[in-house]
Amino acid sequence: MFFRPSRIMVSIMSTPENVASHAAVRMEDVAKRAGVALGTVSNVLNQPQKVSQKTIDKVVLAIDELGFVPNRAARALAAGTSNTIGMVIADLSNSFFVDMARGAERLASESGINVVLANTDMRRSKQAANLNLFRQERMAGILLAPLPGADPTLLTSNATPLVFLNDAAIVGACTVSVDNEHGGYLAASHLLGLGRRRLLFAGDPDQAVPIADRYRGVERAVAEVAGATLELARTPEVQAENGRELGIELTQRASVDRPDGIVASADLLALGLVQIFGADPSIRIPEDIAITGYDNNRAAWDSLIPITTIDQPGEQIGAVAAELLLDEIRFPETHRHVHSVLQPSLVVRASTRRP
Amino acid sequence: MFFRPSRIMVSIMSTPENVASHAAVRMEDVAKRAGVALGTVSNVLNQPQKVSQKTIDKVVLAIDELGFVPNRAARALAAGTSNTIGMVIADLSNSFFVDMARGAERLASESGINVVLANTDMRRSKQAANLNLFRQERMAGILLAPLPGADPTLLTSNATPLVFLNDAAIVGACTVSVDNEHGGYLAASHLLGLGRRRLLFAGDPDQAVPIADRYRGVERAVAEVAGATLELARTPEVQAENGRELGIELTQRASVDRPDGIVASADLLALGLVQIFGADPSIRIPEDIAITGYDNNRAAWDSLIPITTIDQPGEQIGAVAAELLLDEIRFPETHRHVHSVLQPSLVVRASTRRP
DNA sequence: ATGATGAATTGAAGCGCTCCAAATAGTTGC
DNA sequence: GCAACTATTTGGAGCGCTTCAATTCATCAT
Repeated sequence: MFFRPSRIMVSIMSTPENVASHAAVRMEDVAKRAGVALGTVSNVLNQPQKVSQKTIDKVVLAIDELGFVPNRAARALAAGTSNTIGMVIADLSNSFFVDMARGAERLASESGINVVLANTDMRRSKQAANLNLFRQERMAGILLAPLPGADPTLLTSNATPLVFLNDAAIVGACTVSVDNEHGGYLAASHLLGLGRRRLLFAGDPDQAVPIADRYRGVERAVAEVAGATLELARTPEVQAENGRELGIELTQRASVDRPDGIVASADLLALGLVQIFGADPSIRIPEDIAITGYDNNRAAWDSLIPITTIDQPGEQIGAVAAELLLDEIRFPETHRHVHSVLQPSLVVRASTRRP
Repeated sequence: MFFRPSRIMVSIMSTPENVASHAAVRMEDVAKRAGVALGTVSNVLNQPQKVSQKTIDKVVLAIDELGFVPNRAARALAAGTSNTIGMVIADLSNSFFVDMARGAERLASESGINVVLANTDMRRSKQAANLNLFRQERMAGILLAPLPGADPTLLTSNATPLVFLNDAAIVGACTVSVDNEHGGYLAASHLLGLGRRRLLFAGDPDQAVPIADRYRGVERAVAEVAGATLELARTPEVQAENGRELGIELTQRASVDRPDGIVASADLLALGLVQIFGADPSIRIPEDIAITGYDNNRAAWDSLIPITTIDQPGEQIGAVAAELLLDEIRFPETHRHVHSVLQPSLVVRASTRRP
């Protein structure tokens, strides 16, 4: 009943392993084998500088012979602390978050700290469960890339050090986020610098805080240039499909009423626009309409006309967050919470400027 | 020196938390507070059916008042086993693997088991390190989506139950993989069923075992249909760029020499082809050339002409693997290793058949 | 009431490791 | 050769929790 084979399945049975279960090799066994005290084995593993080379060799040999694998549960219990940190990620399907994980991992490993991940999968209940799990595991610290609009109270009140990624709206903890307003400003300034004056922003600022921030940046850039205008085209979502719908709408306008520069609030949205305009011989990209995306997705790369975009420094976010967390772990008394805001950068491709 | 702020950073200092560090709430404290014995608290947590409702209430109240968080390290040590399983993933940037993680998680959570992830990031050394970490943590079991061509010896020899995902070439452990040969067969049969007779396979079978398998499936399908021919176009990689290069090459052929059906060994490759053919008014998709991809990536969805593709059952792989692992964990003596092979499925879109 | 029976609770023995005071071995200077 | 140190090694006391035999409580038939 429990083991229900999947519908279609070729099964080849093999005999169960009859290896002697070495489930029971403990440090004590190693000590005995090496002819030293238990504490010495522990020292070889954790403070080798306190042990003579001769003894180290004996112990290492015994460890190999016995296939000893230290028990971290016991270690964590005795030492009162683990050397792995847990990272709770809102959505692993989003490469932005995976980049953060990579950055955090890289930095942590420089200090010999491991990082394990838990996927929230966009579900609030899983976020809480994962957070709990890591706290119960007595992880040295937690990195949290929260769901948008998550309850800060629930998350902050605890003894385990915790830093927030991609969310600046938390007090009482370190946060690392990226300046979306500046990203919008960068994209718009780029278009304006190319001589575009009739800009259009695609996306709904009321739909998400980051998009609202981007929109504000665009507004600011436009306000700085005399004669520049800005139109807002709200889209229900930011998928390629929405971009195509908007694109079709724009192709039906008289060309003088069309924008000559579009800031899309996401790469997929930009992709949809490029697909439609690219298929219309009367519209040239970037001569007639220049388009920028946002996020530096694969989609932007893989478009027939590669899309200019705003790159979010995911790895850097992860690394800075790990750095802050390690500081809090190591120096709990002197640690001060920091709100770090990183800057996105413009990646110019063919959708705004001919190569 | 340690805390090196990133180049650009706005910092807002806040006072360190002066919350009473409740780092020290133990089960014993809860017991005292509730006026019961230590063991009773443990029972409330693990065997509530053995405890009277009145006592449960008292204990739960005390837990809340004290903010007690059970220590899993101690639990794992005392119980000799954890209830979380570790999953080591070759490449989290690949959504196929993320799907597997999601499937494993879903199934495990049905049994109250947690899943934590570690990203190998395509590096062999990290794969070994992560595996070690999980074994040291005494995870209940390990799910491994290994790097291609990984050393089976290193991986198998251990006491912790371990099942391999997306890799059938391992003996002495359960494996769950997908039938690439059948996938290739499906794609080719689809095209042949649409009346196509001059097929072309895009991709290099010598580059990876799965691609070779897919190619064999295509060959088999072609062999079954009289008059059908198959051409092999080797591409150095399977990116959109390679698809475009091949596409350009094909547009330069006389139309009678062109294939009327293309099986691309990956979606991005198909995307590149569709981009080129779509921009050439003399070639209609799918009338002149029908194209299939492989993997069911976002890229296939988001293409201007959505691409027919082969969907790999990532979630199912994860779920079946978790199921096998749980069986091995629960019934170590009766467990038999199983090699489960799942079937991919065809997803028809506009690149082969007009909607 | 009384003993019997089962349910609820208790309390202590570990789980495997780290940490540290104490004991021992090894060195150096005179 | 001996005191004075320093470098190693030792062994035992926990870390916080699960387990389980033993004990106490509650019920019920007699």
